[in-house]
Amino acid sequence: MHNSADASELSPRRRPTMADVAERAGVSRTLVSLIFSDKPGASDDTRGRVLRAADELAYQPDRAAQLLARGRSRTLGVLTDVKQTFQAEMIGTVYDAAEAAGYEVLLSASGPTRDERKAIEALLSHRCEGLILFNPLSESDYLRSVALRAALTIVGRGVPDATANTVRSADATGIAQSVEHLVALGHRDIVHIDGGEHAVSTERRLAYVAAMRRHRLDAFVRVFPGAHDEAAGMAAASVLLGEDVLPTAVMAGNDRCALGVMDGFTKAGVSIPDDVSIVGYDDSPLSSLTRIDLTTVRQDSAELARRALAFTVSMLDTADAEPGECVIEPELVIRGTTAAARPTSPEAGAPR
Amino acid sequence: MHNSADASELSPRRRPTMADVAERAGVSRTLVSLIFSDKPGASDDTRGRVLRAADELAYQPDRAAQLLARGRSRTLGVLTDVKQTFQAEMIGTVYDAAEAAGYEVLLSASGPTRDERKAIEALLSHRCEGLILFNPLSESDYLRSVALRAALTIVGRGVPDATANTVRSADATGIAQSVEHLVALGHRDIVHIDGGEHAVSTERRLAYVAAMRRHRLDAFVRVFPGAHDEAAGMAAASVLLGEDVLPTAVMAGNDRCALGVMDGFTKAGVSIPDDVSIVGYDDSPLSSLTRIDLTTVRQDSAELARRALAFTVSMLDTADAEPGECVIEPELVIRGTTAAARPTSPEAGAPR
DNA sequence: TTGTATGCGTTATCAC
DNA sequence: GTGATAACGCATACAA
Repeated sequence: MHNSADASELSPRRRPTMADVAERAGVSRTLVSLIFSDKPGASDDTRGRVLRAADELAYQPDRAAQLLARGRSRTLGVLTDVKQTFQAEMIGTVYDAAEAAGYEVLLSASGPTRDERKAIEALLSHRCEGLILFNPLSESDYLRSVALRAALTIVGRGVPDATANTVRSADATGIAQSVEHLVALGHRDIVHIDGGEHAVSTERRLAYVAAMRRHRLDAFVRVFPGAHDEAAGMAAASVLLGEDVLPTAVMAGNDRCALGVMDGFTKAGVSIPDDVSIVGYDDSPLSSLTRIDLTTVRQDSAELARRALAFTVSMLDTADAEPGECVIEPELVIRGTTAAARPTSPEAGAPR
Repeated sequence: MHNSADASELSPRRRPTMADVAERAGVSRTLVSLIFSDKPGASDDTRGRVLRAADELAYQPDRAAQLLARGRSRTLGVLTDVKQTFQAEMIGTVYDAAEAAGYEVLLSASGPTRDERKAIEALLSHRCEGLILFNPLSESDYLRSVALRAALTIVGRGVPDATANTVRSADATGIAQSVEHLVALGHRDIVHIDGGEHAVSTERRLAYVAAMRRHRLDAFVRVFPGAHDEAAGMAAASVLLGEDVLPTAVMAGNDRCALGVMDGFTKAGVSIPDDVSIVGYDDSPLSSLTRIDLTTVRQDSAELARRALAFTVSMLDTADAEPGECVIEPELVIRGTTAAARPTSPEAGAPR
């Protein structure tokens, strides 16, 4: 602990309270309260006096006290990995939609160094009534317990048996389209780089395997461990480069990973798409740049965000709170990193 | 407003309180409070009972009530534009450092659609004792008033006459290095694309003008309106492409803008760096990718974040709170988008 | 239109 | 060790 004198020493500038405002305006506390919550019961005259007094004191209602006194907080918590640009895009939409619905938004960041659970508990401790979690990787058990404490919406995965809303993009469709596209171009030796422990990764991985099977390419199925960042892609590329024969196509867990793969290959003199085709996932803003020109799967981030917010709010605002589920169809965006498979000799193309 | 029946209807699962825990454990509220704040004065036996009871009820201390009852909140607010990846990187560092210092962090996002002032007030209303603002674009007057209400640290710009800490990178040095580098490569017709209304942009713009003057290139000084995103870069590129003669080099306001410029040029068949050299700012993760390979200025984001947090905390924790200032020297990273200036005929190279 | 009493969940200052 | 009791700043039902 710190020296207890702190409080007084450091805050000679104590926050002004409603009482201060009331005194300065020569009215009662109640009046100030009424006026600040825009309720009838105060004359325009006093209303003006009070607001002026508040302004002069730089008075600001204290959320903590409001929260305590009111039943509801009308606050929504959002868990996000700030470093994932795909999520960052959704945040803006969430803010706008929340404001329209009359809710405040609190952000909490998860990340490699920060415990996700702590981030969620922090949100809860601030009395968030609703929670929107982007790609949470906590175990389902825990998420179920969270669902008991707040209106929960999970973006990017489902949680069995939880009273939670689910919003996600149909990863299986996106992956299937990618495989389809590659197969149509003559590819058979198609490698998938996994996205790590996130639930979306699992889904994409399984979808990849299933799609390969459908095309009778069981023998070529190959999943590489990875993550959703450039470094993982580069690592995977360097391993692949060390092997006898390169695959003809690589499907990365997301765009950032794909960029890493491209980088590793390009550095090694492997030409894309002549030697190897690459497919990403997310259609991040960079994918469309000419220098990148990445074939990838587009998810409608704004729509995902809007639906997530709508679910959360409706669960809070309407009595019959049925948890909703929403799956948005993604779309393959074909660009310059995919082309016809390079010719491979029969044995070279064989699985290892 | 909503139907007032909500509160009871929607929260049959009322949050458990300390009283609930106390009752369940058969002790008084005070005891529970003591135990939860890790203070002496409870036997190990009762401590265990209480903790178990709390666990069974999924009890969680209510921050709002804590905040109200305690003098201090030990909470820091961070204002950030989530879409700027450069800032996103710093967030992680801030969280870690804050935790080490015993502070909680609240995030609030500003952005094109969201009012920065609202975001700051939201932080304040949650009783944040310290505020770290990344590249705020509010007027100085307002920021000065904020400095009166919380320990303020501003990253990216200075605020005259404010009791605020300032942490920034020496943009003038970075820009000067860029100009130096280009001039050494024989460039004279160097255009700068402005970053918009942010303070950093102004600083970079002025630094560009000053550096050009130092090299007696006053006649070539040319500032393009722009912003810190790809679209602005592309727009600038298309305008430049419409003119008679292209400049030999473009210095973008930041990396994202530089990417846009590159994209516009590449699409039009202009070769980089043979026809035009490009320099960015920030050294974002993508700049180092082979396909981009952007010459840019690196800022030590982690260090910036650490200093910002240290300043804020020390202002809060120590009595003699002298606002600090810290300027970190950036470093030009030379990559593949800059090369010797293409030969220009005397009149072609002349300013417009 | 205005003022008064009470409670929200916690901490802190006292007595027991 | 343990247990009452008064704040903290605000909202709200109620009385004036």
